[in-house]
Amino acid sequence: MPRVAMKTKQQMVTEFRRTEIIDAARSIFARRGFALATMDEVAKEAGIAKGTIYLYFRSKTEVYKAVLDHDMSSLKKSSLERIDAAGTLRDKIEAFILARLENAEARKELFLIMDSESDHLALTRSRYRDWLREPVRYLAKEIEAASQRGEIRSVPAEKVAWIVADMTRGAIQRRLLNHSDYPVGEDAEFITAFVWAALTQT
Amino acid sequence: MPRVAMKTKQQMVTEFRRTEIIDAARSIFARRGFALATMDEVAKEAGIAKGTIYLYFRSKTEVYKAVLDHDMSSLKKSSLERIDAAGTLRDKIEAFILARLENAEARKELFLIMDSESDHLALTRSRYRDWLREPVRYLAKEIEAASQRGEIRSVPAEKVAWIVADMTRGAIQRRLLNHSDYPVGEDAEFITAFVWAALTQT
Amino acid sequence: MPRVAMKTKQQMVTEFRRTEIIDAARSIFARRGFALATMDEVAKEAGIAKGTIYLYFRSKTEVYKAVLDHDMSSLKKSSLERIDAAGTLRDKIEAFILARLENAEARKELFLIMDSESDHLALTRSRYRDWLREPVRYLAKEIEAASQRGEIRSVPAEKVAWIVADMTRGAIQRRLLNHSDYPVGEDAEFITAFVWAALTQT
Amino acid sequence: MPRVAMKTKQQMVTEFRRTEIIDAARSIFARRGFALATMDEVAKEAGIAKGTIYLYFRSKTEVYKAVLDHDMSSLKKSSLERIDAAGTLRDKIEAFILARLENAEARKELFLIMDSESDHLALTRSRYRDWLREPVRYLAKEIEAASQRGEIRSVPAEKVAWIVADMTRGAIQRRLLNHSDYPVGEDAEFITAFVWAALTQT
DNA sequence: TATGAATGAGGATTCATTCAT
DNA sequence: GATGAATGAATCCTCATTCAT
Repeated sequence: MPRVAMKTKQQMVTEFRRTEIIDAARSIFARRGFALATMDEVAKEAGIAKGTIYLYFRSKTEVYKAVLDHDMSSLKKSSLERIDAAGTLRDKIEAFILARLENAEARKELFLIMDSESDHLALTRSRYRDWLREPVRYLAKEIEAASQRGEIRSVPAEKVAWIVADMTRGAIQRRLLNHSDYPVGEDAEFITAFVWAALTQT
Repeated sequence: MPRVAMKTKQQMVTEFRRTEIIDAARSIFARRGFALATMDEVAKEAGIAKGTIYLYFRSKTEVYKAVLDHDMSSLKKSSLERIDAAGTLRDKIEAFILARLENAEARKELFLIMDSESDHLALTRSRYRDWLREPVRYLAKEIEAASQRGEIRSVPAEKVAWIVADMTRGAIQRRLLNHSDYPVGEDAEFITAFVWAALTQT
Repeated sequence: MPRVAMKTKQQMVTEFRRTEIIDAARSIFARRGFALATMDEVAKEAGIAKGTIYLYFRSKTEVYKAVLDHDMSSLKKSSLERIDAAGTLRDKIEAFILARLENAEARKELFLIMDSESDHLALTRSRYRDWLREPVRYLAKEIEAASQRGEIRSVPAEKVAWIVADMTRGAIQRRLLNHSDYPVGEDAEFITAFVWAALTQT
Repeated sequence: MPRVAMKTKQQMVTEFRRTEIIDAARSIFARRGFALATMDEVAKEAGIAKGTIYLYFRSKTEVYKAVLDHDMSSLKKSSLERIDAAGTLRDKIEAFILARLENAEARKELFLIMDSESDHLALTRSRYRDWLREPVRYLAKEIEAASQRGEIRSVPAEKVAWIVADMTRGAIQRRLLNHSDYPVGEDAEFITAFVWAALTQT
């Protein structure tokens, strides 16, 4: 019997509670920031007692980390999958951008957190970068490969990949800030075209 | 004697103290974030008593605003001047990027703050954007003009200007995060070249 | 079973804690006055932690109000009952005086507070007068009635009732100030006789 | 040359400053209470610098005492003089009452202080009583004398004198509280008549 | 003498964490 | 496990007092 995939009922319940708390915490942290968010608020939002949180997390900071890791993990996964699924480099670039834009739309709250937090800036920033690094490097590899194949001009692939990430981030921020509601596809298409132009310039 | 330019000794001292406090506060806020920074720390850093801060600022938040405004004001000024001083559009773009990169190098602390802060996220973000908006728009005008003159292809100038700002911001962050110490000119040149390639693509 | 009279254990505990805090606060406020009393002192006197007070009262001022209202409420009640229980007007007057004198003896602390407080003077004074007004008016009605019945000469009843209250207050103060320990009945009898002489003067 | 009456210019100036400060302090203490009044406010009201106050008074409490003593001293003096000047006992009683009522009208501020102050309750109360005691005893002596002469019935003179003081105090308080502006003579006459009735009751 | 900038002790209030039920 | 009452450390801000000018 595969031990790995098995979960006791106990573990199921535990995981469920953790997810409930993470969801509540994300919402509160996004609204008030780490320092101003209170455990009382998180507990209320989760519909449980304050003490219960401490049965599942050691501290407020642990909850915070869990929120970041939980969300970044799925973002990373979807980014990699979508890049992989796309055929051409141009499509892969657009896929990377779209994955992040759509994710940001779906989880505005998370992005409000990620962009922020100074107290826990070092923490946030480093975790954020850690999770982002892999998709960026994956995209960089594809850029490098296309460069080798002569589809685009020769460029420092990783630098370019980070640039794409930077532009995407800016677009996300402006969308959040201006409460924009036009399709994310427009932003993705614009960035992709811009990058593509730079990459194929002769 | 020009009355306007005159400052009483009193005003000089006051301004000096305010600057001292702002410098100390910038350092502490960057290190600990707004919420975790304490007035005691700021006072200690400034080498004065806690109560003295309150002779010059109404509250912790006022000190924070003063730090942002003080620094952003000079950044904005230098950005506009350097864009203006540059001759060609390519140089203007590079000037804009360099102004921000060099400023960030000189004031790493400020940038640690600006990128952050969730509690005061709304405050920080809006002030930051307010100050940034003007240089970006100024650059956008130059892009638009060059586009009209046929020096570059037709592009949505403001979007492009924001993209340049986004890439610069990313470069600054990576420099801070990786403790990079190669010349800022390299980053500026790379971004400029990338953008220029996109703008002159045929 | 009468639902109204039922109290959950929860409510019982809460009420008990509130009373504990009110008792401690009365003692501290009387000793040091509102402004100089500290929450630390109150907590220590109540044998609980400072933070606990804030579970039961929103602020120092709320605690203060609670002390006044709690005590004045019972004083008012006993005053009205005793006036009512007495048969003749002379006895009613004496009952009113006695009620207040005895209450003051039993709660010297409260009277030290009530006589005082300037910061919160407006608050104290108005609450004090509010609670006192009703018994005084009740006594005034009895005086008016006796006047109508010809038992006493015609007088402005409410003015006289307030005078009785003033004399009682003075007596209470002198008792507290001089640490007098002769029976309150003597003071009550003297004031009653004095007033009665004035009311029945021919 | 009478040494006693001589004052150097120095002493004149000092006394003048002290009076200025006392006047300012009375106003502030009455408005805000001892604890909430700040030395800054007093200094501003007096039109001098904060530090200057400390050249004339050792501490905030000393200023407070000076206000009480200054005012009570003159009240005491005028009370004694007016009782003395009146011819009959009835007039002397009325004179005592009027002196206090008129003084209270003229110095509402002082009375707001005197009635109050818990922090410094012991202080206020004892000083107040000290100053009041002498006029009361002076009145008591006149009552005693009239009693001996058979003008009034036999009464414990000092108790009665205190009762008169109590009634007067109550009247003053109600005047302040209700912002009454009818002539003080009415209150004085009513109290006097009431007392007189009690004293001449057969 | 007069000033008012500087000081720092002091206090109300909040909230992460604990623990008895 | 779940609860939430209790705790007390931590922090912003005020203001009496001092002292250099």
